[in-house]
Amino acid sequence: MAMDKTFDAGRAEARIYAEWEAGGAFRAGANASRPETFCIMIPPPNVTGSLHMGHAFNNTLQDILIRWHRMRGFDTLWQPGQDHAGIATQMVVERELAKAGNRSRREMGREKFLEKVWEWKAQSGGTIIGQLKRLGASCDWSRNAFTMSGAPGAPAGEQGNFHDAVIRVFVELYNKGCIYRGKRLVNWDPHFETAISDLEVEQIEQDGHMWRLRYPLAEGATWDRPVEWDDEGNPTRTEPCDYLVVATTRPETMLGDTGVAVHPDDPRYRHLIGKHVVLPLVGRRIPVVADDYADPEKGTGAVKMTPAHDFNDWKVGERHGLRPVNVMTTRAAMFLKDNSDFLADAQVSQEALALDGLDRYEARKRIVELAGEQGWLDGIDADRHMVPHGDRSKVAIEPYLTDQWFVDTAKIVGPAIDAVREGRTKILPEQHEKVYFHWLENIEPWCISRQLWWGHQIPVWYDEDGNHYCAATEAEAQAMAPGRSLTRDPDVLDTWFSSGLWPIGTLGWPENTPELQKYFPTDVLVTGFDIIFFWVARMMMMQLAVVEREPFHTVYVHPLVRDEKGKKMSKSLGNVIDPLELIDEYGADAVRFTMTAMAAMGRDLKLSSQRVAGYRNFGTKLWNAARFAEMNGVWEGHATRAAPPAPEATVNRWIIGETGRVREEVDAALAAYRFNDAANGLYAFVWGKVCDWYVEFAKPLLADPATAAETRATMAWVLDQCMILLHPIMPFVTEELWGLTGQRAKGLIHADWPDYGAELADPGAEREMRWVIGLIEEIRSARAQMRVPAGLKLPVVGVALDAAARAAWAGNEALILRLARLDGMTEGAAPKGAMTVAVEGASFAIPLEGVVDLAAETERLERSLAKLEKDLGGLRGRLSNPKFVASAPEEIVAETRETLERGEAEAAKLRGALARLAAG
RNA sequence: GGGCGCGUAGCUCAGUGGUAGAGCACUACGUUGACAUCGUAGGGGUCACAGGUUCGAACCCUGUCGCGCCCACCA
Repeated sequence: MAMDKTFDAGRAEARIYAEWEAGGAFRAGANASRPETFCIMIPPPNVTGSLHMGHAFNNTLQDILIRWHRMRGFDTLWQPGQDHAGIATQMVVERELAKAGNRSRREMGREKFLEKVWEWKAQSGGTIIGQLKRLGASCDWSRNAFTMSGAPGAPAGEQGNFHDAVIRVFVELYNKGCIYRGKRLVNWDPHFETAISDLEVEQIEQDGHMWRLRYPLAEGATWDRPVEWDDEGNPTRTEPCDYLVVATTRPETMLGDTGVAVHPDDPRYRHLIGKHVVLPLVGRRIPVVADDYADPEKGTGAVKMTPAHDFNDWKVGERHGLRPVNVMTTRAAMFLKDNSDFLADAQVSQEALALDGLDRYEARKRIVELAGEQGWLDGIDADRHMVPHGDRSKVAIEPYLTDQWFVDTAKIVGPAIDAVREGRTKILPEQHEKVYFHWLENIEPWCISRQLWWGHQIPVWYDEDGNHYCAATEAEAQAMAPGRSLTRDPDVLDTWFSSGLWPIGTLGWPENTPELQKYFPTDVLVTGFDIIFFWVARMMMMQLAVVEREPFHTVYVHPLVRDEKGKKMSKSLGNVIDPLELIDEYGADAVRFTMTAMAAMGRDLKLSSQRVAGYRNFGTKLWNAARFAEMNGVWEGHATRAAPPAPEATVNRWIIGETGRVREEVDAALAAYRFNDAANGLYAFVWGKVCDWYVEFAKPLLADPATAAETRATMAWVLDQCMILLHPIMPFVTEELWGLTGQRAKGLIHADWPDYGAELADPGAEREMRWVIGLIEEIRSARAQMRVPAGLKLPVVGVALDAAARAAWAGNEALILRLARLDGMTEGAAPKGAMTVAVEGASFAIPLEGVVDLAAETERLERSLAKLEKDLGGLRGRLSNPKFVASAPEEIVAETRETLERGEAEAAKLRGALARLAAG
């Protein structure tokens, strides 16, 4: 076996992954004999989705937790799957169909269209699975779930029956009175022609206009309208006015106005309360009502009320008995001709208005035109304001009055709040708990019906009289309504209603499956903050409502991956970094390690490819350490061993202790979800300790027959530990090395996670190594400062060594000579023209006369001395402060004292060296 | 309007009371048999600003400035 110079990630990753899969490494139950279980539910990506950075990050963290627990012997399940993503998928498939020149969804009909969606799913729904595999995600793919599995029309091969669980929950919640049907104002998406929930609305700031309209006062009423103002905007002159002025950004809604609101204390209008205005065009007499909602500061202080097309107006309307009058159809066009609500009041002929059937924006123009012509347009102001948009369709949504199904969230929210408040479920970082509480404590009813086709059809049937029957099947519904002719509600459920059941649904509920018993409640949910409301809160509410248990004990909310400049990655900005391209270029391990190292809790991470390159080099570094070992016969006859060897050489004892330390560090970091600490700790250990020092120290030891064998054993063990500890973060390169470097009973993915710790530390060895490393660093530093040619070996004179220093030197002479590039030591007085370096309990003089520029060195020493003196001054000041000595913890005081003593000794040596240099 | 977070080296960021850290970038030297995807050494920071608490503050409190995000807001 001869190892290649580097790890060829591009070639090896697919092979390694295939081996894991073929060996059933990801299967739940692989550790079935163990009592502890560990389960993570993947946040199911949209079946339309492809892997973006957010997924890559999110799934890397999950995979780390999963691999870590698997190696620790937990019976581990990482449940994968995809979400059917109602609107998103319907949109994608419609677009695809249009591209292929097919008939539209409507022409095609529901059944045929759904067939097409399933076809599409079969064809390209697995894309993201392949991409997750490239990342190294060790999900149990044999259990892959889908939120629409088992739905009518699902192809035979589709495993699972998520549909039944969803329907069953709907029926249960309905029967408990937690789901109801109601005619309410909803966010209507005119593009998809469906209701959407509050959460699916996003506010976008847009330039627009504010139109001021005049509504004539009835009963001969007037008010004093200001016509002149002073510099501060206070009115200086008023004139009696026989109309009210209302301002609106949507003038077309005026046809549905059924009131005008003013503030009860507004002196301008107080006398008008209870009087009426006559709505232009329609002639409807509508009341002036007093309501705190009307803000005297805004607009004209009088605000038109359109309860059927505005959420605030709806509330005001309820308080004052203002009737909602719908003036738009589902397509957001005017419909007046057949609108009985509207016709009841209309006193103008529809033809004269010429509004019927107009799109809302056309209608807006027409209304403004009419207002101008008829003299009730008071003015137009430019206005920039927020306009609600459908988050998928990107069109302005229209509040619209329809019959919809709602979850009465107020009834099921309590346990979800309590679970977090009482710590049964923890949200990390904690700051997110506040947001969670705030949302849940102010929760609104959840509109769950969607006028779409792709989704779980609502299990409700209507009879001829409009009575409804909720049941799991049509037969059951029919049994509830004997002899009546039933039609099923055509609407489907909000996608999030089904994904809200992801934890129990994927585990086979309502059957009490072994998986459900074993893995539920699951352990940790790893997710981004953007779906805390959409998904996390709903899972909490729904699991608690249905099975009365929290779905997970921890929610780890990870930060957002942004681009190098800190901008959110988005297609429209064109700043999207494709994780697959990064994987192609640097390998999955490098991408994973980068994200892990940057995953500090609660802070967004800015990703740059340069950083990824750096961590790719880290993998190479480990690879080369193993390669060095191979060249030195370290792996010959090596077999996995759990316990560390018991070597005699200081260096070997030292590195074993360091390994124990890093293992504890990694475990503590992962247990606290401090992924970055785990990654950075390992990086510092592998590169900074093992490669920089241990491998270098090992070179002379391997050459010496007295220490070669134990050094080979130690190095093999230490490198094994590096592979094991790094495996959760860098699974591919470590697995490859594992296979190349010894007799292995099982793959690294199954290797036993170590449980040694600080007890491996050997204080004597550590002290000695600290001394040796300190000395070498001092000498190197001095050599570099003095520009001693790197190839030139120098002698060194030990000056006044104490016994410990002499012993440390004697025990490590070969190491020191080699790494400090010295050619031998004598003891005695420092010669003239020598530079002195100080380490604990010893000082060494390096004769430099004739070798280098002594004047420059003098300068350096003086600088060091000055800096040292400054630091020492601070320390002396602190120690001479009685309050510090009295109130600081003892160990801090002791530490300060030691630091001062060491510093003073060093300063003395520097002074000595300076004196000698001056003499020379 | 309400809430949350951030401001530390040129850049990206760690660091939750005890003399400021990493990676990258930069400078100098170096191909010494694991690694140039490398090694050694070095320069570089009044921790946004102002107050306060404390023996001691990057860290805790108050305020100011700057940046980001979430929620609400279609008069």
